[in-house]
Amino acid sequence: MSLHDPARPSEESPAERVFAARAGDLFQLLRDGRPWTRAELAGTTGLARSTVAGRVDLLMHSGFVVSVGEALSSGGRPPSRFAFHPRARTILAADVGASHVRVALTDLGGSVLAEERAQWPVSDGPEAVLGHVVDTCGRLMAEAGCPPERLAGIGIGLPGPVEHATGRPVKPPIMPGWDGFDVVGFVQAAFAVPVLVDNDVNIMALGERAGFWPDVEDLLFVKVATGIGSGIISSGQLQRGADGTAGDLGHVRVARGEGVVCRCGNTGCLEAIASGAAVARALAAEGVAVASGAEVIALAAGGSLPAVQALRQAGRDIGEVLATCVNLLNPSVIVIGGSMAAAGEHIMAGVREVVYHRSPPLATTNLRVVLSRAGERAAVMGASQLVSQHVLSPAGIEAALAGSAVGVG
Amino acid sequence: MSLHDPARPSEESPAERVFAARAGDLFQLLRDGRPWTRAELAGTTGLARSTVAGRVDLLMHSGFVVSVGEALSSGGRPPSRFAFHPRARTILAADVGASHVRVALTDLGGSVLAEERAQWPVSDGPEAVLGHVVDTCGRLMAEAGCPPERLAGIGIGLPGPVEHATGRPVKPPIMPGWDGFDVVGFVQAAFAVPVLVDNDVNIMALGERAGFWPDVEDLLFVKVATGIGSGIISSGQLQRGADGTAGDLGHVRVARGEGVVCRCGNTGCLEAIASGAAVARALAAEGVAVASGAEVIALAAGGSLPAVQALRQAGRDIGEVLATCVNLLNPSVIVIGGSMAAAGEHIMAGVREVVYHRSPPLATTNLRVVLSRAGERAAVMGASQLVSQHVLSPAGIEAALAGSAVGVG
DNA sequence: CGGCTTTTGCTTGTTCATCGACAAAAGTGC
DNA sequence: GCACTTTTGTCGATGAACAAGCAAAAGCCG
Repeated sequence: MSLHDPARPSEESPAERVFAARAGDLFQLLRDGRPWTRAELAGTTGLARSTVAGRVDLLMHSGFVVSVGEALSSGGRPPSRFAFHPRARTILAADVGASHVRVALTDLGGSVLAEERAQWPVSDGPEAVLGHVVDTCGRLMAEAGCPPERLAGIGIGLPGPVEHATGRPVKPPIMPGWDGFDVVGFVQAAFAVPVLVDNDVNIMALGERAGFWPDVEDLLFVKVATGIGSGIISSGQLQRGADGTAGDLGHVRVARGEGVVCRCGNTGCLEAIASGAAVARALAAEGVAVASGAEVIALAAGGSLPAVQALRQAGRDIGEVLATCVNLLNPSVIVIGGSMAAAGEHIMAGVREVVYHRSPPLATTNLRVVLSRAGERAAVMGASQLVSQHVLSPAGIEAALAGSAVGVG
Repeated sequence: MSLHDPARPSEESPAERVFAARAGDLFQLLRDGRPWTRAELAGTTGLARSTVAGRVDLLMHSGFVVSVGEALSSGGRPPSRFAFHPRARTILAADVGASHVRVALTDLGGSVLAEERAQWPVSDGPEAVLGHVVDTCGRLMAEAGCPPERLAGIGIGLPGPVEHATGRPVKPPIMPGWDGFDVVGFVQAAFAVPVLVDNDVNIMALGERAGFWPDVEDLLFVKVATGIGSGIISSGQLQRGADGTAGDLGHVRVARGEGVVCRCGNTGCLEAIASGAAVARALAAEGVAVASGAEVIALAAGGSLPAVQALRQAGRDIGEVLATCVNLLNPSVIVIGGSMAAAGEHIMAGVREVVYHRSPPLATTNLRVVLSRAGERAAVMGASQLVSQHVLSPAGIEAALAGSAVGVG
C-alpha cells in the first residue's frame, strides 16, 4: 500500500509483529516448499528466535515440516534447514466424469502417488458411483501402505453444478439421481475425514493453477470436451457465483450458431457448434465419417484438411466467447483443457486468432493463452488442491497440531 | 462448514475463542449498525464479559462506538446498549466524470452530508481537475465545520482504468495527461489522510451494493451512459482483473453491431450501438432530431414511439451481453445505472426480455435485474465506501486505536 | 590444532491479555 | 419499601507468549 496514514507516525515495532501469531501462520511461510533456516524465519516475521524455535519444533513433531540437512556455513556452525514435507499426509482425489471415474492418491503437494481410472457412467447414480470411489480409495490406500490416520481428506469433482458449502449437486443436467444427494455424508461414512466437493471444471482450474501457475491471481480454465465449461479464478480465489453455476461458457450465444438448436433447448449456444460432439456432427454432415470428437482429433492428426479446418473453426468460435471473457474478467492466463485440447495447436490457433483480435490492447499485453499442462490429471490435481487448501490453512494446521501428532514416512 | 474433522474430538472451548482477538475484530460485529449489549457480544464471541467490557471501552473512547440508551429490563438492571457511530469521522468522496466533478462529504456509514457538483472536463488534466477537487474538499469541510482530524480519508473515482494499488491511471482513453499521474501523492499534499482511487464504474458498483444490497455477494453494476461499462462484485469482493480493466462490457461484440465501427477501432462493439450516443446517432439517421442520449430520453418520456423503440432495442442489445455475463458470473443482482438508466423501464424491458430468455434457468431463478437506486450518487457513495472499508477494517480500527483518540460531535 | 564465528537449546524473567470473582449500581415485583 | 435479579466496573490471579542471556555444539580459518 502506498497510503499515508497519519495515525501512526513512525514507531512500528509492535505493529509489525501482528503477523505470525500462531504456528499455523508461521507455516504459511514454509508452504512455498523452499528450505528455511530458523534465522530466516525470525528475520522475516520479526519474532524472537526462541519463539520461532518453539513453533518449528511443534511443526516438526507434527510431521508437516522436516529437516532437510544443513545450509552452507558462513564461517560458523552451519544452520540446519527445514521445509514443508508434502508426504506428511496423503489426500484422496476423485474425478467423476460423465462416463469415467478417476481416483488418485496424492501427497499434500499435489504429487500423484497412485492412480486408477475406470469406465463408470455417472448415470448409475450416486450410491453406485460413490461406492466405487470409496472402494478404490480403500484399495489405493492399502496398496500404498498408507494408514488411515495419515489421510488428510478427500476431494471430489462432479460433472455438474455443486453447492460447494454443503457438497450437494444442484439440479445437475447429466446426473440422474444425484440432485441434492449428500455426497459428503456418504463418503464420510467410510472415511472420517474432511470431504470437499466441487464442480469438475472448477477443480480443474484449481489444479492447473496450483501445478503450473502458482503466482497467477487471475486465471480462466476452459474445458472443451463433450460440453464446454470454465472455471474462474479471480483475485486468487475460485469464483462460484451466487448459485454455483459461474463459468458456464457452453450456453453463451455466438453469432455463427444462429439457428442451431442446443441440447439445452436454446439456439445459438457455443456448445452446439464448438464442442467435440458438435464438430464431429458438422464434419459428418459434410460426408466425413466421424462419430466423436476423439475421432476428429485423430483425423486431424493424420492430416485431414476438413478435420483441421473444423477444429480451427471451433477454436475461433470459442475464441469469440473468450474475447468477451477477457473484456469482462481481464485474466492474465487462459488455459484450454479437456479432451478436445488434445487437438493442440489446431484449436489454439483459432482461439488465439480471435482473442487477440477482439480484445482491447491493455488487457492482452499481459495475456497468455496456453494449452493445459495438467492434461487428464487436472481434475484430480484440483481435487487434491481443494483439500490441501483446507488442511494447510492456518486454522487447519492449528487443528492438526491440537490433535494427535502423526508420524511421518 | 459441514465437515467432519477427526483431529478435534469434542473439547472445543479454546478453539472457539480464536474469533475476536482484538478490538478491531470485535468492532466488525458492531458494524451492522444495530445496537448491542455487552452480554450479547460476550455471548456471540465466547469472550469473558470483562474482556468485552474493556474492548467496548476502548472503542467508545475512540468515538467509533457510542452508547444508545438502554434496553428493556428483564427483571434486573437494564443493560446499556451501544452501536457503531457513523458520525465519528467523515469521508470525502470525489466522482470525476468525463465532463463533471462531484464532491461529497459523507459519514462513515456513507450518508451524504454535503455535496457539490461542477462542470469540469477531465481533459483539462490532473492538476486542474484535482486542484478543483481539493479546493472543493476544503470548502465542504469548512462549511460543515469538520476539523481536519475528523477526516478519515478520501476516495476518488476516475473515468478510466486505474491501478488501484498505486492509484495511478493506466493508459486512460479519455483522460489526456492523466496516464501514470500520482493522484494519491497530489491529494495527500493537501490532506494527509489515506487516499484511495479506483475506476468510476467499480466504485458505482461498491456504492450501489453498500447502500442497497448489503447482503448480496455477487452483484454486477452496469453503467450505461456515453459509454458502457460494469463493475463486478464476486464473493463479496470487487474484481478488478489482472490489469484493472475487468468489467469492460462496452467493447464486447454483439451480433447486431456487425459492421458498425466503434471509437475503439474495432467493429461490432456493444457501445457502438447501445450507448447513449449510439442510440441518438441511430435515431438521427432515421430523421429524428436528437443529438444526445439525454434528448432521446426526453423524447421517449414525451411518448415518441421511435425513441421508445430505440431505447428498448438498446436494452435488448445490452441484455444480449448481460446474458453472457449471467452465464459467466452467475450474479444474484444486476443493477443498471448511468445517465441512460433515466430512461427507466424502456431500457429495462429490453434487458429483461433478453436476459431471462437467454440465461439458464438455474442462474435466473434467483436473479434480479433492477434499476440503480443510488442514481447520480452511486459514484460518491462508492468512493466513500472504498474509504470506510479501509478505515473500518480490523487493521484500520487497530491503527486508529493506537493513534490519538478523536472526540466525537 | 586452537581461536573465532555462528547456530542451537535451554533457562529465566517479564509482559500482557484474559478470566473469574466480587461488590456496587440500577432496575423489577410483591 | 424490601427482596430479588441483572448488569456493570474493578481487582487479583492465572497462564501463555515472548525476549534476553548463556553455555554448548559445530563448523571455518589460520
